[in-house]
Amino acid sequence: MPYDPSAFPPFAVTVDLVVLTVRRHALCALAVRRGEPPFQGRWALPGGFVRGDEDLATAAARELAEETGLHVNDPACPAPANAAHLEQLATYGDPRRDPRMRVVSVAHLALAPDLPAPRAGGDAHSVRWAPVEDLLGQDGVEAAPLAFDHARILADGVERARSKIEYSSLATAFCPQEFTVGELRRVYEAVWGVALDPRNFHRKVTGTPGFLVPTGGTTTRQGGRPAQLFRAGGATLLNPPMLRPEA
Amino acid sequence: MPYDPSAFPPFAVTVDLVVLTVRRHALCALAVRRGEPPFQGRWALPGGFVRGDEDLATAAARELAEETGLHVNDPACPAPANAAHLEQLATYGDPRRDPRMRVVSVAHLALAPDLPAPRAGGDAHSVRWAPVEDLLGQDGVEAAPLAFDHARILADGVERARSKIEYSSLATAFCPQEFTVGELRRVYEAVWGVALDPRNFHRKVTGTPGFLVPTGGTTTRQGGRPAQLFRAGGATLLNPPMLRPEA
DNA sequence: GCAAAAGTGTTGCTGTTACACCCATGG
DNA sequence: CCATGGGTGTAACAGCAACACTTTTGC
Repeated sequence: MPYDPSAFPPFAVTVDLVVLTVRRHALCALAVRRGEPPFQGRWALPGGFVRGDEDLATAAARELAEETGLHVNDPACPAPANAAHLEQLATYGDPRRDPRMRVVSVAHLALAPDLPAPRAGGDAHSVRWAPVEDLLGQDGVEAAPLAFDHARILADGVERARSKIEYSSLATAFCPQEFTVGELRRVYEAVWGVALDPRNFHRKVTGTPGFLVPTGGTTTRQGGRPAQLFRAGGATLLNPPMLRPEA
Repeated sequence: MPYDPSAFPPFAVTVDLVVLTVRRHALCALAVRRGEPPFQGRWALPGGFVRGDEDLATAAARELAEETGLHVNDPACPAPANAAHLEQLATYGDPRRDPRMRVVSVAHLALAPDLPAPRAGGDAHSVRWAPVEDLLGQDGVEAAPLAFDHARILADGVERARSKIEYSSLATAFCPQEFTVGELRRVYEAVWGVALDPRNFHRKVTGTPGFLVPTGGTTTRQGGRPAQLFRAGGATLLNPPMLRPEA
């Protein structure tokens, strides 16, 4: 008797967002401060209710735009300006995850370039980019815990990003439209928390067909010899993958 | 204003199951025939409502046990008898995916050995193991379409299984407690739909520490020279991964 | 010139592929 | 004896790690 839509327990469905970016060599996540109970004053992931006529991905994209001004990168029309990658992460539905009622949250993962994002509707006191180390605690150092089960959700999102840049070109979602090989390498280093050999990295990414396409321009914004500028190529899968140095 | 639990649209939350096994060299999925509208008479994935006090994983395990008699393999106490692997797959929430009302379905993926499973509560007419090719259609050949968006869910589950056996030891979830290298190889061949070199496969899996542990026994059930029997080792990640021959 | 970052060449190692070849059983 | 599947050895090759070395800018 799998379906009987007339009798079912009452559920609220929300989307929560793990929005990641790389700022000053550190992987950062978007956090909002809760203004009301429960967990009043604690940091939480941005999110909100799914509307009655709205798809899950649509709801996530709407929340992302409301919080950051970013819109979702459509592979069809490539990267106009503030474009972010958005994908579903996982769903969290423990009966006691919200003390008020039964809330099932469909978490999404967004990867964004480091823009001084005009956060529409959010004031500086209640929204911030925080290093994930600060939000999750690191090496046994406790952090001010996130509201609800958001620490778990954030950890899952970070783990997904870490593993996905191994075998896909997703790391370019952290970069502006045009970027250098060195900038892309610093993204990998920040997300993985390791140092990579610049020479081998350069060979690897430029030698993978479809990963990077040169724009012809150069820049010297990092100092040193001018570097070629690249745009993300059409390829989404990296084969063979980028190898993460062992932990 | 992310949370206001007093006012939210009414949602039903269900779990749907992609239960995969390997039978007669073919990747098969569990399908149930719908006895009532909508999609009456069509095949669908097993599933049902999440109860008010139940976690999502608990609901999925309950549905799995009800449909197949399988219980979930706990890594702590290894594989007693009818053990299956179970993990969350993705969540599907298009507002029009169920014509009756708003239903959000948290799909789960289960991998089971080929047991003549005693399907408690299901009669033979309404439950079957069907080759995924038959359920999804193949090479342009149309199949009787599955109910709701279950074709999409099944395709996502199959794709997850195909990619996950590359870099994890999950393929052993398709095997009985004790199995030979040849049987494990035939699992890979069925899931990927390719032929693998038996010699190189043998070297690869026996040379990966923690993947397989010999039980000491041998069997001749496949004919030919007796083969060693193995049990799944503790290792869950395969490094370097098993390489899938290019499509 | 010097520091800094970009980029190229080369060597040795790891792991895979594609085979030839031998082993142990059933019929 | 032969067919069948199990298992080992080996040579050619791809890709990566490590590191020496050159290039082009700013100061």
